[in-house]
Amino acid sequence: MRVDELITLDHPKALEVYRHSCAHLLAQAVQQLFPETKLAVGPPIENGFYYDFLRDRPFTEEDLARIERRMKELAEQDIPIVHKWLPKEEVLRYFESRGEIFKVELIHERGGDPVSCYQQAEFLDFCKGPHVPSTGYLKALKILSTSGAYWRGDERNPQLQRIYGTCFPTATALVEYLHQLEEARRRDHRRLGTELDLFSVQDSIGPGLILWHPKGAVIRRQLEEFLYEAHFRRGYQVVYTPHVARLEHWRVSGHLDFYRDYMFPPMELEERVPYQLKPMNCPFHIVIYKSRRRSYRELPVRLFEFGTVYRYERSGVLHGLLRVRGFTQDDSHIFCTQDQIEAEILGVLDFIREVLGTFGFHEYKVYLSTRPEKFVGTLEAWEVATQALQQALERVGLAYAVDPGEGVFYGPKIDVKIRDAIGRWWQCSTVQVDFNLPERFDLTYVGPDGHPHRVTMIHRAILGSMERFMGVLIENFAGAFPFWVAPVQARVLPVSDRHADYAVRVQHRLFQQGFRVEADLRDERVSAKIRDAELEKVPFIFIVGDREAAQETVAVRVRGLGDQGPWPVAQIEAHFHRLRASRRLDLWPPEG
RNA sequence: GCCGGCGUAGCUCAGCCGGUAGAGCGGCUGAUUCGUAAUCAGCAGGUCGCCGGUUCGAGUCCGGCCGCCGGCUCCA
Repeated sequence: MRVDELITLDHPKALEVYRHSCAHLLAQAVQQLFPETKLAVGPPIENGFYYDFLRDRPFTEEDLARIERRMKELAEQDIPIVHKWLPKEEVLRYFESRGEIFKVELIHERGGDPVSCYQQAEFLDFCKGPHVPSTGYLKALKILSTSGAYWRGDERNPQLQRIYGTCFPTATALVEYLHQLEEARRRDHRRLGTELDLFSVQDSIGPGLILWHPKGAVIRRQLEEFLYEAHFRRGYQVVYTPHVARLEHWRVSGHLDFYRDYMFPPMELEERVPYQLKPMNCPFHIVIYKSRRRSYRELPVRLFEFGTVYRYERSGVLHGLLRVRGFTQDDSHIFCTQDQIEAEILGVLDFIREVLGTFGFHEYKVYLSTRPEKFVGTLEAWEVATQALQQALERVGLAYAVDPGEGVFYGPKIDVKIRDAIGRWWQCSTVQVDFNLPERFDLTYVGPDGHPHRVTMIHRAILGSMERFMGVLIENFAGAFPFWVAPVQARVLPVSDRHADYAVRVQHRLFQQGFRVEADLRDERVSAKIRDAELEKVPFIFIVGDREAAQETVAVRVRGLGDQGPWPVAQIEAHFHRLRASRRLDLWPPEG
């Protein structure tokens, strides 16, 4: 965007400009109402904007209400927003005289001479723009929340008061956005977790530690069975490993030096040899690989485990299932030769596509994370490993962005984010190439020449963490799970007591074939039972009365579709078998 | 960890300026035997997150701790 470019409302960047101007409006209002406040920065963000302020007291609810009112008044006054090129000296003197230390710092750092500034009435800000021509353009705006934020995002710097807001060109667009927020709240996995009785987190157990209730455990088991089966088909071997290992092992792996901040403290046993709860599974798979000599003929060796790890996460970052302290990874380590790396990465990328596609996730964002500041190994090894990942991505034609310095300490990685039903992105899969742990643990295979060669490791997880993925699933489906994962797949509702026997017969018939079917024999009206089953998002409701009992049918009610009329139990049974086997996401109709 | 808000029955929440706790849902019991989103009635259920302080008296005020929520920073 050039400053002098004409930007109309249909321009892709229009909303950004609009919100940026709204951030200025916020700052103007704040400085009018609270003149002692100093300005930091105020950019547009994905769904709105924020502005950071330095102030000794935080903003209260009433403050925010006043600020919003003032913003609307200023918008109504339709104050022209004027772009100015001012001499650097003059601008610096201006901000210095006002004690605007952050502005002065910013101008020194990135201001040219003359300096680009924007002015609306008495309010002047250092800014490259562009902006809307006047405050009157800013129609539908709303202050949303406040928070603390560090100057330049560094927690060693002073903490500022951030005010978040959003704005749209029309009131309807704003209302629509607020509805979206409402929709996200409705799908919140923490809320649904309680409502559907899937899991809990309890004070007595500890923050970030998940208890899976029976219904949540059913879902998890379906995922596990699916993944075990899929791994088996792709030549992986399942292993199980302990949750703790001698601390010394973590010293060799480098975790003690490079990952200590994320580990639970070591524990000392009677013989005074310290043990460490595991933050990762790789050091265990490594020793399984190393337990005997390996020939090049058996590579690649692909070890897979639902490995539960524990990481110390700072209390403020915990969030339901999405950020926890104990979680289970669908973790695998592939041990292969250098020549096999590319094929293995391609295989993993294909595997990711298959697994995530099964849940209906087809849109991805891919990131290549490169060497971080603290790392083990040589620069050459990092270079080769990064190349390998990059080549694989280019080979399959996946668009990706580079995330500099975001790799793990032992290697670079590919991260995959998926888009959910309401457009949010979640990090799940990860693929990492590692030349370093094989070195540290002296992992070799015997080549055709009869000599030992260094093996290469690929770390990968597809769902990432069972906890996080299930949180994403809950939100994605809003608790209305596909047939194959639904905790209760069908519920049979007798119309009155005398149909209870038939209801139980239907239930048993399906239950015997491994379907999760319940009969609701409570002394309630049918409509009450329907309501309860609907609220629990049970995919199929079968209502049985005199007509159904006489004809060996059930009156089918499908989640989201309503009454589908009578169907022979035999046909329902066949439909269920097909639904389960195909892991189809829709429920109806039975054909295809 | 940091900033702000919050913590009352299983869940959602009410409780004014301090006077000793309430609703709806859920649970239990009884009546009702009912055809596509809530049948009626009765009953039970709370050391008001924990510890300390102020006060004649604390769910209410103050302090500390624990936890949760929105962010910051960070991540599977």
